[in-house]
Amino acid sequence: MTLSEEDYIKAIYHLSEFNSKSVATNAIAEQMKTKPSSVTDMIKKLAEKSLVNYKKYQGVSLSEKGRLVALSIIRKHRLWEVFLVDKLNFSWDEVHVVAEQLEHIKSDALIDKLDAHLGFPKVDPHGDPIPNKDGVFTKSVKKLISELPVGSQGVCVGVNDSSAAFLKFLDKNKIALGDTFKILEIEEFDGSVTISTRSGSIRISKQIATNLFLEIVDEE
Amino acid sequence: MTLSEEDYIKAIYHLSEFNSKSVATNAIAEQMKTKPSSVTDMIKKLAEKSLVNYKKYQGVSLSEKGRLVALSIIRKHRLWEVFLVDKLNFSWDEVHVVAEQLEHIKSDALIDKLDAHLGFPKVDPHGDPIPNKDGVFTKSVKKLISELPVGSQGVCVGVNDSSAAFLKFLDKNKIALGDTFKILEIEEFDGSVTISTRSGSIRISKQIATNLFLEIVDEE
DNA sequence: ATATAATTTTAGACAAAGCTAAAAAATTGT
DNA sequence: ACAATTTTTTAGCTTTGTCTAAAATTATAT
Repeated sequence: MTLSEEDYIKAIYHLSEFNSKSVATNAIAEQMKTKPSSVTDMIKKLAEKSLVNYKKYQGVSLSEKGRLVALSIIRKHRLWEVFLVDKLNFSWDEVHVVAEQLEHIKSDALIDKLDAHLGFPKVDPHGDPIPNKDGVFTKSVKKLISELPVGSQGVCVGVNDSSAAFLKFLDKNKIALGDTFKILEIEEFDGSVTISTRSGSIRISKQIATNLFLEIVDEE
Repeated sequence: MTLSEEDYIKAIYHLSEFNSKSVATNAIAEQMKTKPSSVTDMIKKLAEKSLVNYKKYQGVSLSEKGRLVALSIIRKHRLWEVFLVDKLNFSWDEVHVVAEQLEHIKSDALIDKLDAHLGFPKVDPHGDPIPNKDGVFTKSVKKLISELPVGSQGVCVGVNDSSAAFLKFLDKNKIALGDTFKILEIEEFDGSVTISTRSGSIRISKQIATNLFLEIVDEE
C-alpha cells in the first residue's frame, strides 16, 4: 500500500464512521484537500485492489478488507499518540500532525512492541479507542457532560471551548484531562451538575457542562 | 526534501565517509539499487538545490549544506535505533530497517524530545556516534580488540563472526554488547589478550580478539 | 597511441498521483 | 416534467522518480 492509498482509506473510514452509508466523491476530495477528479482516479485503483465497493456515480464504501486496513492505520496512529503524550511529554493537542506521519511506518514487530511498552492502552489521549491487532475495539463514546444521565462515569478527554479563560477555570478547579468523573446529580432548575472528582465532589454550571467532554467507558 | 532526495544524500554521505573524494555515479547506483541514469537525473536535481557539488563525468560530493542534511538524517536514524533497542527491546541487529523509515519523519520537536527521553545518548546500539543538532559529533572509531594497544578502553559494540557458536561462547564468558572493556595485557607469544570486565579480568584468545569490536571513546 | 572497455550522460518512455476543462449522470426547483 | 444546477467522471496534461537504449566521455591495455 502506498502512503496515498492509506490516506484515502483512512479518509473514507472516517467519513463513513457515523453515517454508515456510502461516501461521496466530493466529500473525500474536501477531506483530502484535493480535486474530485483525483479522487475518482484513486477510487478506481482502490476498487481494483478490492479495498472499496464502487459503482460509478454511486459513491464508495470500504470493503471488509479495506475496513481492516483502515483500522490497522488508526491503531498505529493512536498508539503513536499515546507514546508522544505519555513518553515524550507532548501535549494532547500537538500530537496529531506527527502521528499522521508515524502511522505509515511499516513494521508489525514495531507496533506490537510499542503497544507492550505503553502498557496496552485502550484509548488514545483524545479518548478515542485503540483497535486491537484484529481490528476489534470497544466503540466508546465521547460526550459532553451536559448530555449524560446521572450515574455516568468517564474520563475527561477534551474541551469544546479552548479559550484561555476556560482553561484557567479548569486549572483553578483542579480539573485536568485524564481525570475520571462521575455524574452525581443534575439540577433541573439551572442545568448545573454535581460531579465527583479525586478531590471530592464539585458542582459545575451548565455552561461548563456543555464544554467538557467525557469518554464513556463500558457503555453498551 | 522528498524521501528519495534524503536517501540519495545519505548514500552519498556514507560513500564519501572514509575516502573523502568525490563519489562515482555507479557507486551510488549500486548503493541505491537503481540504475546509473536515474542517479544522474537525481544528482542534477540535488545540484540545482546546491546540496551537492557536481561536474559532468567528474563524480559528485556533498556541499556543506548537503553534509548538514545528511547528518540530520543520520542523527534521526541513530536516535531511533537507540529508542528501538533501549525502550522497545529490539535486538541491535533488527533495528536498521525500521530506523530507515523512522529517519524520514519530519518534526524537530519530536527529535528533541526523543533525544531527551533517551537521556541524550552519544552513540547508537552499533557504537556509531550520534551527531548533535548542529551536525557535530565525535568521530569515534570502531576497532577489533586485536588492533588495539594496551591501555585502550571502549564499549563492546559488535562481532565479526556472528555464528551461534561464537555468540554462545560470549554468553558463557559473560561478554555482552554494551559492556565496557579495558585492554590490560597483550601476550606476544600467542596474541591472546587480557581484558578487564565488570566481573573481573579474563584472558581471551587471539581468535576471539579478532572477532570483537570495541567502540573507542575519547580517541583523538 | 590508439582501440577496446567501462563509465556516465542524454533522449525518450512509463507509472503514480495530481491538475484543468469538458462531458455525462444525478439531483433539485418550480 | 423538464430545465437548471450540482456531482461525478473522462480526457488529456504535468511532475517525480524510474527505466532502456544509445551516445558521449573517460579509463585501460597492449
